[in-house]
Amino acid sequence: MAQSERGPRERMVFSAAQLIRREGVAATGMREVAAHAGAPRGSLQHYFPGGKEQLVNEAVGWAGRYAGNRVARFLAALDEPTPGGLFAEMVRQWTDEYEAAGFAGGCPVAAATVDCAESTESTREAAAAAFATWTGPVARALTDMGVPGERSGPLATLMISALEGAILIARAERDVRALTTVVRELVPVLDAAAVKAD
Amino acid sequence: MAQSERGPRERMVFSAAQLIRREGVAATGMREVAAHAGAPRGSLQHYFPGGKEQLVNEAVGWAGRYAGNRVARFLAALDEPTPGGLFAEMVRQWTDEYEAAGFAGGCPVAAATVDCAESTESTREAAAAAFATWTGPVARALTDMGVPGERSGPLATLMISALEGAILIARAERDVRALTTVVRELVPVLDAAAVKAD
DNA sequence: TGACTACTATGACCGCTGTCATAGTGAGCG
DNA sequence: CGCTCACTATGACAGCGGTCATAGTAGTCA
Repeated sequence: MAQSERGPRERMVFSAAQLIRREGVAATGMREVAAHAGAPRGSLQHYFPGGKEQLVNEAVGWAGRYAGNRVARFLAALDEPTPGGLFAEMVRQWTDEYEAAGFAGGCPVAAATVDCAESTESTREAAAAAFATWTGPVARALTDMGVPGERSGPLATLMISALEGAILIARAERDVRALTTVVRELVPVLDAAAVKAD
Repeated sequence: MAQSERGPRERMVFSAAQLIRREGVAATGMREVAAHAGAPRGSLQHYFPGGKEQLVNEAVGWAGRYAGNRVARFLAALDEPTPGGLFAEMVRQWTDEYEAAGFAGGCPVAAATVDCAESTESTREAAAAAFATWTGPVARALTDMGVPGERSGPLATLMISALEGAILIARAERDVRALTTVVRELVPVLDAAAVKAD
């Protein structure tokens, strides 16, 4: 996850996502990103001539791709894949992090949405795209598990909505309670949506 | 909702919440709050000697109380109150606003959580308290509608999580789709949790 | 009248931020 | 050697942010 042997450009995007996760977009400085990435300050204007806006947008895109790619890995971890099982894995990534490392970070896409949706159109679009590249794999996985095609998309949206909201509440409360709650309540609902093919 | 005949102090708290909703905490300036409230700049240090931190915390508290109080009003608007009906009303407040006035604003409590959870402990606590004063009335309403006591709290958390997440997605996409989706998917689930007392 | 209090009015300060300008390094290569 | 190109290094700048200091006004109470 924290591969430090990437190019400096990639490291800066990654660091930006990390810092945005913790402090939000506005409170994350360019110099701070460079320092966190162990990259020279001069590289910022070289790799990101579009300035902070470009860097933030790429960080958001990175986060969306990361979340989308995780879906396949979650599925692989389940010996009997079900919609509820997938959701539980998605949430577990967060409970694990919070219990192991504290409640420092939230979802960078959420942070970008809150801070930039109204002020920076391109970042808003990047956030929407990130949600899409996250929802897509989830919906496809649901279909593969036997969820009727027309319900996969809506259920994927429900899963991600509940997860994002629970992340917010968990960070505010410094307690994973909200995360475990949405899992407990939603898992049976999700599993019931899969066509019984036993 | 936008009573301009309050004291200047109250107007500033209200304005702070409005601006935080749109731009986030970090991007909201003190001078901007005063201007938006039509209040003199000098009043800031008089009414809020604790500075921005105090103002933000009060705005978050105000938002929590506002959300909590709305619950009773939503219930009154339903001639046959059901859990799903309450949730639909809660979400409808947002779809109505977005369709009428655009996607400018999100939830101020979410914004405070994203921007301050890690940096400003007191604001994090204020956000947690706001979520609590919102969840409380919802859970009580569920119990009154026949939801078993031990499930009211979890279901209230689920409702608010899904709503908060859907608000994020809706703002990013500039589309109420996510909001209408969570309503459609969750209403039957919520109604099924109420004990049939016909 | 004379405090005393509540509130308003400004101007200044300092720190920080994103961005730009300019110059420097150093490898690759002909 | 000299040229090019990718990258690095700094310093400056202009703007804005929250906060403080100081002074002013207005109403009230004794």
